[in-house]
Amino acid sequence: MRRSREDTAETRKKIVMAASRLFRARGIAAVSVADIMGSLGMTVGGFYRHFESKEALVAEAIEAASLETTGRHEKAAAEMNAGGRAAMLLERYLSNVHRAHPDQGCSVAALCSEVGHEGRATKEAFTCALRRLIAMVDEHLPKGERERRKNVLQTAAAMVGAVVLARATSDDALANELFQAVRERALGGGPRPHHGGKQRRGTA
Amino acid sequence: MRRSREDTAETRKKIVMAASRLFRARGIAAVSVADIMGSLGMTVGGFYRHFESKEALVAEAIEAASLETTGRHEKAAAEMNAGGRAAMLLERYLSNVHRAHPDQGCSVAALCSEVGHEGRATKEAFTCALRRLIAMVDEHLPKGERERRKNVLQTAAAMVGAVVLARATSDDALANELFQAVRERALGGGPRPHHGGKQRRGTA
DNA sequence: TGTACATCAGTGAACGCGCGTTCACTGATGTAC
DNA sequence: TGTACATCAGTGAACGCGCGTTCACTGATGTAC
Repeated sequence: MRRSREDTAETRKKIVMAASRLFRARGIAAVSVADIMGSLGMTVGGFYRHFESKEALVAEAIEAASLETTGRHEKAAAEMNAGGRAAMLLERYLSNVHRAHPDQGCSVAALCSEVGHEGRATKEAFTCALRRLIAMVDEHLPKGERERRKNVLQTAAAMVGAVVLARATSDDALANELFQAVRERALGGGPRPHHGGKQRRGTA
Repeated sequence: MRRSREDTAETRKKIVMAASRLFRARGIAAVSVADIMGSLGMTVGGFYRHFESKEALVAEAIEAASLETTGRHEKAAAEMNAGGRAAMLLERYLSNVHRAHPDQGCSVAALCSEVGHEGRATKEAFTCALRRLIAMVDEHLPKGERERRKNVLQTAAAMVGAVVLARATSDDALANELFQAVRERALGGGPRPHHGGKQRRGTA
């Protein structure tokens, strides 16, 4: 039976949230429209009153997940002094909690290799989420460095790579090693004695 | 009808090779047993003379892909002086050719986010491939550095991350920026003037 | 404000389709003598 | 070496199943008067 405009808008929002959670947990292809509607105690037919197709939902679900996680992090960062924000971002992103709970985590890390096989609309939504992740890394990494943009992009790639690899491997020790390596390299050297915030790094 | 032992072994090998190519191109779930057998001009029933299930094939296909790409790279590296090998590895891995042809590329980059949802056997095969990739990075990155293991792991994570993100995004410019950033950071700083192989890097 | 009715959110069965796997069958290969 | 037969690689149809999407239907909501 027909519902009020408020109910309709709320149902739509609920579908997007459920999809965003389920896609991150199990992947896009592995989650059916019936799974999503079922998780809300609804039947599958009603879905098409809100979305033209599953693909149309995917784009919205990616955006919702991206906004949710970025927003959650901004909120946590606002309660800290600027100096500790980079460390906090890395600690949260490169953690066993994030590894174990993709459904509540970064959509970029959750969906990256699957999106490569999806259509243009999905790739575009993913690209927005990726830009938002890069912007967040940019915002929190210490300022004023030479070649800053490159450092931000390399760190973002390493963060996503480490989480995805940690989730795909059965080797917990390797997963933790990856986390620690990316964390410490991004902050500039790890547990060695500090000397004024600048450290040498061996290279080629 | 029954085939000779040589034919049987060859068919089995062909199935693994075709699967390794198709899984990397389209993902594991998106490729059916019929697709694989069809690509060899065969019908689906024969598959089960060689493998117990699709999952059993997946593990072998990942291993075959990993050995193939690693072997191909070792061969190319053997024809170079040691000094240029790191640059070559990064140039080949972080390239538009690799981005555009996942079916012939790194199995780790092709399957990483999907393997997170697969069973133990698949994850174990993936972990072997990942260890092989890390060993390759280790072998070619310049020696003698402090915290070498961390640098190797961070570089491997960034390489995989950059390729996966480049494939998932619709933004070619961003993809190239990611490649360049990871390439130059891994080699120790990019186009700035060299001074003795060691350079300063700004940190927190 | 009250009433008559058009709208449409949600139901649940059905559509065609492709999936992984099984199976009876075929006939060349491998083996026992 | 020759022969009779058991083996088994590969075929192609069939199995049950779940997929995305459609559709006739229900009945509360929103609207026109």
